[in-house]
Amino acid sequence: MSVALKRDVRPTAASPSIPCHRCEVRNRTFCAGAEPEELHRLDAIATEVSLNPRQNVFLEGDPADAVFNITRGMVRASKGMSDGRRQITGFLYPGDFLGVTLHNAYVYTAEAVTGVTLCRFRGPKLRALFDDFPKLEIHVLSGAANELATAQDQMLLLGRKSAKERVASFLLMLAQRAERRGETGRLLDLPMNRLDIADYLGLAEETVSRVFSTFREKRLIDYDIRTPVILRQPELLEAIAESS
Amino acid sequence: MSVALKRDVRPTAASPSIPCHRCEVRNRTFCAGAEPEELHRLDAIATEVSLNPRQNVFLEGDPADAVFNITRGMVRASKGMSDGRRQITGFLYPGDFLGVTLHNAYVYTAEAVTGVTLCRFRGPKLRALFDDFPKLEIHVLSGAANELATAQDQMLLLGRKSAKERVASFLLMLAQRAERRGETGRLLDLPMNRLDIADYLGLAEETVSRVFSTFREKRLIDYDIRTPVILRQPELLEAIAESS
DNA sequence: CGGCATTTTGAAAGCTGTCAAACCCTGTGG
DNA sequence: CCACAGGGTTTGACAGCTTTCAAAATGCCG
Repeated sequence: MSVALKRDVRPTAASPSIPCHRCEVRNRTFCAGAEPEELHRLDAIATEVSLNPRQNVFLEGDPADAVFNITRGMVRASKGMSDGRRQITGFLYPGDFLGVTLHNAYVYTAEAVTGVTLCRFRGPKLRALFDDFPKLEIHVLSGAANELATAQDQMLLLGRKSAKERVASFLLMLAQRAERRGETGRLLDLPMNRLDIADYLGLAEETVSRVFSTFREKRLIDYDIRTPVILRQPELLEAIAESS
Repeated sequence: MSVALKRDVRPTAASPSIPCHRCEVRNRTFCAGAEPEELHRLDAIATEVSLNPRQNVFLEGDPADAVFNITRGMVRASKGMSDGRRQITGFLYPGDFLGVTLHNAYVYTAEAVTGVTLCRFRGPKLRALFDDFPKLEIHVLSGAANELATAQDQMLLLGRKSAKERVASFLLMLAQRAERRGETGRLLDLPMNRLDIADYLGLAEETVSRVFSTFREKRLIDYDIRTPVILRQPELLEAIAESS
């Protein structure tokens, strides 16, 4: 953000770990920079939730009575149309918040892609905590501001990029995220299936599959079904994505 | 938002007006619910800026040293690609914030569509004010959370809707906004040109024009070039948009 | 009354979607 | 151990919607 708003929303993995008993995610998200009293209060209102793949955290339209923070696994956020068309608006990782909305109902559906564990914070208690510690609310809302920037990138992708550009951008974005998590960035695990990727990129499943095949033929990437994708020539992928 | 986060981000036009000398927009945005001392401080750091159509507020990549609040006119936010392709991520109205980012540089370009006046708040001073009055920062960030919900709707539009559905959704969205501003909602002023609409909807200029023509032929809307658009049959437009 | 930008309309090409079928992998049961 | 069922992925053929290229029409302004 501008100088005016800069904060550390995602401290590095190396930042000192602060104990937070019910919430596995210690040195990030809520706990980052929290004072002992805040931590104690946070701890007291957190509930751990575990979900299997394909279970949903909440559905679009459900009463929004809690905020979640991911501690393990991947969640997909999506919006649907009455005739079944679906747009995945984001894949969410540990540290990300779910269900932060200014409405009384959730505005998107959240489903587990992999096995997932979450910290649940119930609305009224969280509201009370926010009122006592405004910095916590600022922290959560800063996450929304971050997501907004990501969403704007995605709008450019969905509105203006070709299928090849979309897939290249997608792979590079995942690589970037992996690197920020301290992983290599050239070996990508894709927990989501082709249909999920298609619904994220605004393409048909078959189109995604075709682009993957083309990229493999060109030696840009390498993979077997259900194995991690290897980025062989990220530079060329960048050239194809040619974004921003 | 969830119960946890509910706040009045956009008070109705009827809410009591609070004096705010340099900022024309009195009873909304920053000033909404502000305490006298907060108002005084806000007033002290605000600078009024006026722009003509097509002038830019800031460009993608510029150092992000200020946050803006629109007091008059319409601003378009956009992201561009190196080859000239452009995606407009939003049309912004009085009360909306510009330049709220967690980065050191603006992540999108903001340009005046009509004549525009803005309140400018310089980074460091605003940061100091935010530290003294966290509620103000929460207020600004809540705006980002709101924009995020809008952005997710737009992702569904860009990724999954046909040209006709996009234009219908667009007209209805403008109508909704107009109603929230207290206007009729059946008579739409479109200050932006066809190319802007196309770049917002992820379509070609010609496609937008064709869909407008089709809608007019079907008596769904009525207009002459450069005159307000009249929604003759909003219900049918809804059926075409059939969104969410 | 021109000159210019914007909008509209037309015709053709192209990319992506749709429909179908084959293929692959996994897990289950004989 | 092998056959089979089922979900996910890949490939092929074709249709369709939107884009592109081009030109005419309209409106604005000096």
